[in-house]
Amino acid sequence: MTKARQATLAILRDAQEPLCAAAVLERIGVCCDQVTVYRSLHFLEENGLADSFILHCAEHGTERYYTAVDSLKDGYSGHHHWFHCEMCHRFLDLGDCQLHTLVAGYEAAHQITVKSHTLYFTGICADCQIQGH
Amino acid sequence: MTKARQATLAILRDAQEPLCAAAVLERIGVCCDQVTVYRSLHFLEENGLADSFILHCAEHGTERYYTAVDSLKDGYSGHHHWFHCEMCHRFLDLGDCQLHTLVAGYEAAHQITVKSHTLYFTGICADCQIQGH
DNA sequence: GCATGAATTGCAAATCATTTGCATATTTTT
DNA sequence: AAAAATATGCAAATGATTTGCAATTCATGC
Ligand SMILES: [Mn+2]
Ligand SMILES: [Mn+2]
Ligand SMILES: [Zn+2]
Ligand SMILES: [Zn+2]
Repeated sequence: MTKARQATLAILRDAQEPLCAAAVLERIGVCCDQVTVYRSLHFLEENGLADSFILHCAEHGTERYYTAVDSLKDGYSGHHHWFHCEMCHRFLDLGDCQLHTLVAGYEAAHQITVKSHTLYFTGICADCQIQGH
Repeated sequence: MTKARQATLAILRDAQEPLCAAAVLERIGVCCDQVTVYRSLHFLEENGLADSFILHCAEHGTERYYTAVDSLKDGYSGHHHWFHCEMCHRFLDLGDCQLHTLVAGYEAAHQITVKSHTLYFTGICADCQIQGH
């Protein structure tokens, strides 16, 4: 793990929400170049240290968001799913993946091997609901 | 519904799998311009006639894939989820959305309103599994 | 049918997140 | 330390998608 990769991973771990490359860049300062951040994010994901999903929202366009993968504990997959508020654009952590049974069912029913899945939710968060608008 | 929009919707309905804009263009012929296809796809999605998700695969890069939404029947959400084979790049229809209970749980637990979700799976399909490689 | 304002389309050009080429710098191996 | 392998920085390219704008088509009332 080079300095750039460690710094990138640390930023993902500290963040309370998925970050796009631009957000990582904001936080990484002069440590390294933009391209290195992209390459570090790839590296982290390829090595199982980060997860990503691509989300399109009207305000921010299409961007890939990264999270650090939790260290694996009993019964936990290590990867979370997220809710994105269309109003305040914050992410809410919905906790560890709950799709194990569903995935197993699909694998059995279709004789496929599911290696990964992407799941996220969008809507209105509790705060924005109260504020009405 | 203009001619271009109808043609676009017909193509999505005929397809046995999610199509990216480029795939729709291939099939739509001289009927209309590329930009009109993009705009038609937006229109269809905004009006609840199509669904989309963004998928990144090494071979084809990042693209948005569209499907026609089923007409709603009892107990069916109208939108399906899909499995994408990393090897042959085909999509497999996993059927109607099974996340209702999960979504309701999240809404109750976090006082959020979930308006939509994105879910798809990737891995190796039955055919590619047999062929080994 | 025809006038009129609204919505849609085509074409060219712009956007913008992400990727790539390549020379330099850093790390690892022998 | 030299050689080989890997990572980085910078500039330029990529490519799906979007936008501006003028021309066309559509809708609606007369
Ligand atoms: Mn957003
Ligand atoms: Mn593919
Ligand atoms: Zn919110
Ligand atoms: Zn396959």
